[in-house]
Amino acid sequence: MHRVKDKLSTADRFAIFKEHLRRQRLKSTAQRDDIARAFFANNSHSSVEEIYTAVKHINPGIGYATVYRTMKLLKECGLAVERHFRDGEARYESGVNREHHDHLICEGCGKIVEFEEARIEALQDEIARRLGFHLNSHKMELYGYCRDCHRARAAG
Amino acid sequence: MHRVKDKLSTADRFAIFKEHLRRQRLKSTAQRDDIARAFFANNSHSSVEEIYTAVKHINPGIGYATVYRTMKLLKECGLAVERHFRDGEARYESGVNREHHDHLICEGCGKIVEFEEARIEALQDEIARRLGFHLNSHKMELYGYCRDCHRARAAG
DNA sequence: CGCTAATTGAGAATGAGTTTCAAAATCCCC
DNA sequence: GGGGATTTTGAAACTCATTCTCAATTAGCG
Repeated sequence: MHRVKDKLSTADRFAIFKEHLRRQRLKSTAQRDDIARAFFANNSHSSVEEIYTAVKHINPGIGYATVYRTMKLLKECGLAVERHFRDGEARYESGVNREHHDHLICEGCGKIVEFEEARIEALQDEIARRLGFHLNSHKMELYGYCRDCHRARAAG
Repeated sequence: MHRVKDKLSTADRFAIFKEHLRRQRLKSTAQRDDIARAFFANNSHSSVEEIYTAVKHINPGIGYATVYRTMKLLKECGLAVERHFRDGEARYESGVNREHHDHLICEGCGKIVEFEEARIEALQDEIARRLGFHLNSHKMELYGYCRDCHRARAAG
């Protein structure tokens, strides 16, 4: 298990995005660029609201709908992966050149930590096979308190 | 890994429910009884809509809000556990005397299969410990095609 | 039985996300 | 570089699941 990291520069991501637009005969617009830029710049697991707020600083005219529409495009070309944790709103993480990973979520401060564990994946495959399933994907989330929040609760 | 099963009769469940109402100084009503009965009778993983429809047959006057309110009570006393799979609507399973288990979901027909796997739980604990977390709960869902749906797709 | 607090159903409200539509922008051919 | 068809945009309306509000009804203690 090692630190998951991205291998593409922002420029590379932009190129992938533009290429996707071209292929789909869609147009390149300032709004789309601004939203993509904000998403690429943001730390991972940002919500639509967070991205919307960030883009507003650059381009105050932008609307919520355009952010949703653009995130959909970024998903289509693999640059964004949508996740749904407990709070109900979608969160997006960078999606290219990433190892498969799962999440550990702090119920105190909301921090999200990623991890990989090949032994769990192997067991999942084994279980699916035993029950006659052909696996497409999976979702695993661990919920608890991070060290700091645990300590704070013990003290408080 | 063995078949997960419930150990309480419907009468036992009713007793637990009534006891919960008494403790909270809440009232026993025909609507609450009908909804609880429908939930206990139903196969697991039913949605609010399914429960609502089932209760309507017995008691056509019932409202959606009352079903939601009663499911909340059933959760509070541990008789129901709420799950959120990919389709977005809450599903409820029977919650007393059950081993912890996870789910395997068919993306073809929607079938939900439960399983237990102690080795995965052990690995989850190990990972959490390594990353400094104190685990409260977890969620693991495997998505794929069941044998029948896989065959149908290969054929079709 | 009578009273007070809890409960109900209907419909309004919510919140995340999507759709609609008229106005504005892009890009492709000349 | 300038049409002009086609896409895109923002605002507002709409979904869909769920929750809230409120006036009318009901449970259950005394």
